[in-house]
Amino acid sequence: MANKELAEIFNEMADMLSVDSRPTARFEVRAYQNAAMLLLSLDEDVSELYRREGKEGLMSIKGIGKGLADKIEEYIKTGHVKKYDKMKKEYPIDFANLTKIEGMGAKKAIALYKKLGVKDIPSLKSAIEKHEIRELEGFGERSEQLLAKGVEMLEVSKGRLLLSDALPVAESIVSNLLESRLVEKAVICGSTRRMKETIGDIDILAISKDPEKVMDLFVKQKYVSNTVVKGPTKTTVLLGIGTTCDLRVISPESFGAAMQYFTGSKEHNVEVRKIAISKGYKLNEYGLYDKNDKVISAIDERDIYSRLGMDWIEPEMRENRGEIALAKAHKLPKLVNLEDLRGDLHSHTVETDGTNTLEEMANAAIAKGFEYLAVTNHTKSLRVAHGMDEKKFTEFFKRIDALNEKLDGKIKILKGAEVDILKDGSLDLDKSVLGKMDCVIGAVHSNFNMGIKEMTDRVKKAIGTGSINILAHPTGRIINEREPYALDLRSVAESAEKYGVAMEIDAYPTRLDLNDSSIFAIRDYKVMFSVDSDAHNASHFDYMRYGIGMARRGWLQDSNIINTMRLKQMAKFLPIKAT
DNA sequence: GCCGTTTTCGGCCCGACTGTTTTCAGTCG
Repeated sequence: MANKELAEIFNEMADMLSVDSRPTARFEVRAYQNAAMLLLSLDEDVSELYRREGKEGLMSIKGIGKGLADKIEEYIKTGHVKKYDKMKKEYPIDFANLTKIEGMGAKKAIALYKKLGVKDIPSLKSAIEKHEIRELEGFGERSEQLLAKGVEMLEVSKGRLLLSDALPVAESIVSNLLESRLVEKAVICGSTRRMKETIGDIDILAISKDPEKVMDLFVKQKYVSNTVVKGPTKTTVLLGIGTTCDLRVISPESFGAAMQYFTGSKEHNVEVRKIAISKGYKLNEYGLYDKNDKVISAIDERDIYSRLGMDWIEPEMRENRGEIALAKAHKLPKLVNLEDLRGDLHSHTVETDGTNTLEEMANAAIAKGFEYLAVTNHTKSLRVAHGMDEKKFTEFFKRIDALNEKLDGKIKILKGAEVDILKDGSLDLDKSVLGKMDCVIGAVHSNFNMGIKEMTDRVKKAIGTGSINILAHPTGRIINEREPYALDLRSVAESAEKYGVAMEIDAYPTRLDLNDSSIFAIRDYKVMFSVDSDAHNASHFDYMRYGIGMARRGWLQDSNIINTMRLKQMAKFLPIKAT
C-alpha cells in the first residue's frame, strides 16, 4: 500500500527538515508529519483515490495542499520523490529505527551522523562502545549511557503491547493504589483509556497528600521490573510486560484538566487547544485559563469541554477523526456499551479447538448474563482445529437440543458453525446441514496470500451463497504477527449489506478484527456488526470488552450491532429455529 | 508546506523534563 511508504517518506523528510535553519522550516516539518499521519489514517489506498479523483481528490484532504499532492502524484507515477531522494543523499540515516530510541530525535540523529558517521542502530552501538559520544559537544557521559540503555530497551521490546496485556495490569495497579488509602483518586489515562488495540505505555493519574509514599508503593508493585525516573510528581517504571508505566500525582484542583490532557490523543488535544485559543483561552494540563491567567475550569473534565462549547467526548472517540465538530454541534453518537450486549454469536468447545465442554461454556455464558450463546465450531477442512464434518454437527446439535431443554430457558444455545470459506469461495459444509443452523459464521482460514481481486471475489461469493449470517474476523490480521490479507473491504461491505450478513468485530485480543479503522472504512454502508468473543475457553467471554472497545472507537451505537438485540428481534437477522 | 465567517499573507498547540549549559536545545507526551 502506497500510504505506508509515502508516510515513511514524509516522516523522514520532516526529520531531515528539522535541522533546516529557514524560519518557516519548522512549520514545514509539521506539515510533512501531519501528511504522514493523514496517509496512515486514510481508509483506502491513496493511489486508488488518485486514480479515481486525481490531484483534486488528494487536495480535498485537509492538510494536503498543492506541494504535497504533487509529491504524492510523483510517487504514484514514478515510485520516487525527487526532493526526498536528494535530501536522503545528504542524510543517509535510518531515522525510522534510530528515533525509536527513547531520547533520540531527528536532530540528535543528524548531529551523530555529521560528527561520527552514525547512520543506523549498529553504527550507533559501535560509537557507544568506543565511548565516542561522551566527547561530543552537547552530549556527555550521561547522554551516552541513556542512549546505551535506549538501544537495549529497543532490542528487548518488539511490537506494541496488546490492550489485553496492558489494561488488566493498569487496573490492578490502580486498585492497589486505592486500597492503600494513600491516594484519594487514581485513574487510567492515555491510550489504555482510549482502548487502542495496542498500547505504547501506560499512564496513571492520582491525587494524594503523600506523593512520596505513593511513589514508594508504586515502584514496589509486583509488575515493576525497573525504575526509570522517580520524583514526587512523576515516576516512570519499566513493567515486566515490556512497557513503561508513568504515575503522576497531581493536585485535586487540576484533576479534570490533567485527565483531559493525559488521555490524549495528541491530535485530539491539539484541536481542542486550538478551540481554546480561538475563544481567547489557554488550555494545559493544569486547567483552562483566560487572558489574565485566571482559571475558568480545571477540576472536571466534562466542564472543560462544556466551557469550550462542546459536549463531553468519550475517550474512545478522541482521535481527531471528526469528533470535535460533532461535539460542537451537540451531535455525538451515543456509543454502545458492554452492558448492551445480550449474547455472544461466536464460540468454540472441546469438540474442535476449544478447551471447555458445551455445558461448561453454557454455564459461563449464563454467569455473564447472556440471553443466548451461539456455539460455532470449526468445519472439516480446518484439520489443525479438528474441524467437524456434517455427521458430527448433526450429532452435536442433538446434544444442544437436550441441553437447551435441561437449561429450561436460562439461556438459549444456538446451533452454529464457523464454516471455512474455501479457496474458490464455496463453503466447507453441505447446504442441508447449514440450513439446520441458527447462526452460520463464514471465515477465511487458508490461502491468505491471494491477490486483492481474487480474495475479494472469494469472500463475496461466500456471502452470495445466502448461507452465512456473519463474516468472521473479516481482515484476518493477527496483531504483531500477521498482516491483513489483501481485501477490498468496501466491496465486501456492500455485498454484506445486500445479503444481510453482519460483519464481525472479533474481540479475541490478538485479532480485534474488524478494528476501528476498518469500521470507519465501511461506515458509508448500512451493514450490521456483531461483537463476538471467539471464545475458546469459558474465561474468554471476558474478551468482549475489547471488542466493545473497537466498536466504540468505530463510533458504533447499539443499533448497529445485532447481538444487542433480544432473541426474538434477532430472528430478523439470524434463521433461529423454533426447536 | 498548509490554511482562511477577522486573513491569499502571516500566522501555525503547550509545558515539563533532562542534560547540557550559564540561558538553552532537544525530546516527549
